[in-house]
Amino acid sequence: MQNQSLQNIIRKNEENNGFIIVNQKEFLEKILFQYYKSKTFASFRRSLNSYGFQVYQLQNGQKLFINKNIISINQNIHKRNLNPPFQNYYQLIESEHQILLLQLTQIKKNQQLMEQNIKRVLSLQEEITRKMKLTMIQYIQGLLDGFIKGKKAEQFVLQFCFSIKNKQFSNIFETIRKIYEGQFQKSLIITRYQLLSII
Amino acid sequence: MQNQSLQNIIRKNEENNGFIIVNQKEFLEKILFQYYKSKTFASFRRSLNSYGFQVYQLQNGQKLFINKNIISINQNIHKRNLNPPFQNYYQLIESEHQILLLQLTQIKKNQQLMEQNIKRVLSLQEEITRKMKLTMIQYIQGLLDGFIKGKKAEQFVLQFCFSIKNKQFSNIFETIRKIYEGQFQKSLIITRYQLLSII
DNA sequence: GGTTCTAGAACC
DNA sequence: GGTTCTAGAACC
Repeated sequence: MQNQSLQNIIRKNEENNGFIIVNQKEFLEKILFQYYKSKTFASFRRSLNSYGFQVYQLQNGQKLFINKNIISINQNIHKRNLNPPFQNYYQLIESEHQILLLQLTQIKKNQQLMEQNIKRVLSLQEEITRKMKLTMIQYIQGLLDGFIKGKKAEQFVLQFCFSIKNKQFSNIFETIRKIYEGQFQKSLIITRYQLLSII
Repeated sequence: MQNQSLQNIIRKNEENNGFIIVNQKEFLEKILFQYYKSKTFASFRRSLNSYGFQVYQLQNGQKLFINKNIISINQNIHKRNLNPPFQNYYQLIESEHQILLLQLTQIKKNQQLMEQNIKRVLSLQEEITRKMKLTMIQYIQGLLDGFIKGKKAEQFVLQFCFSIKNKQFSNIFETIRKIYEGQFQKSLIITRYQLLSII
């Protein structure tokens, strides 16, 4: 390219980051044939392309090769890092996709198991609530039958009822509150039937 | 291709599903230039390629174009369906990826909600357990203080304890079982302290 | 549907 | 790292 006699075949562009092939026919015969093994322009172009050169057709039919990544055509130009083969990339994406899908499936299964467990816990809690109600009924029955007696026993029933703190029982609490307003026996019978009705 | 005078430039192959360019230079000058707009062999090859032709180099340097999808070179040959552009495919994968990510995000949210619910259930259950223990202590205290009396009351304690069905209480059940083996007052005191120690 | 540049893939 | 075929993409 330094050779002045070749200036009408090939010469640098003004930006000094490429070159113009002035006479492609002569270039093929006199330069490509002598300096490269390549016989075809396509092969020459593929090589330049793999070093980062782009080809532009000038209006006079001449071809301009420019490498936008270099500052000077005289510097060492390295072959561009090729993209990983498409198939590999595709398989990578595909396998990532598969991993995501597997994870999703696993998570969905886990969620189903968790929901089942929550349902079990809820039904257990319902069972416990039911049994506590039964216990309360039995206790009230004990008061009615007279084998549980005295002011302390009444206080205990009240405490017991409030300790359960269940919205479902609020009307029963209200009834039991009346125990301290004198209607002890009557209130107990009402409470017992209320409890039986909501079990 | 029917023209006999062109047989030394281009001719059909024996299988009749392609053709051989015998003299590429003459082919370019005499045929490509006259019948096609194309000036370059590359363009001609690209066109043939998009119709399904593959190129083979013969040992004598001649080029053999074969279309393995056709039976005869004389039939109508249709342009191959192009693959959907890579970018479209990439975007498809990307959007599927986005859908997966959205699903993951949704599932994570669901799991957080579920965990919150489980924590709520657990704390409720702890509360219930604590209150049941307190109730049991009060009941036992009642037995000790004498305001709860008789065989029925004892039976009730046992029933109450078993109705709770909690592994944590199993040693307490065992203690209470002893109530029916004569050591009534002593067992009740032990049970009360056991209950207090695990609250 | 042809043209051209570009880059992947396989081969050497 | 060059060579060659192939096909994507953009443009006409």
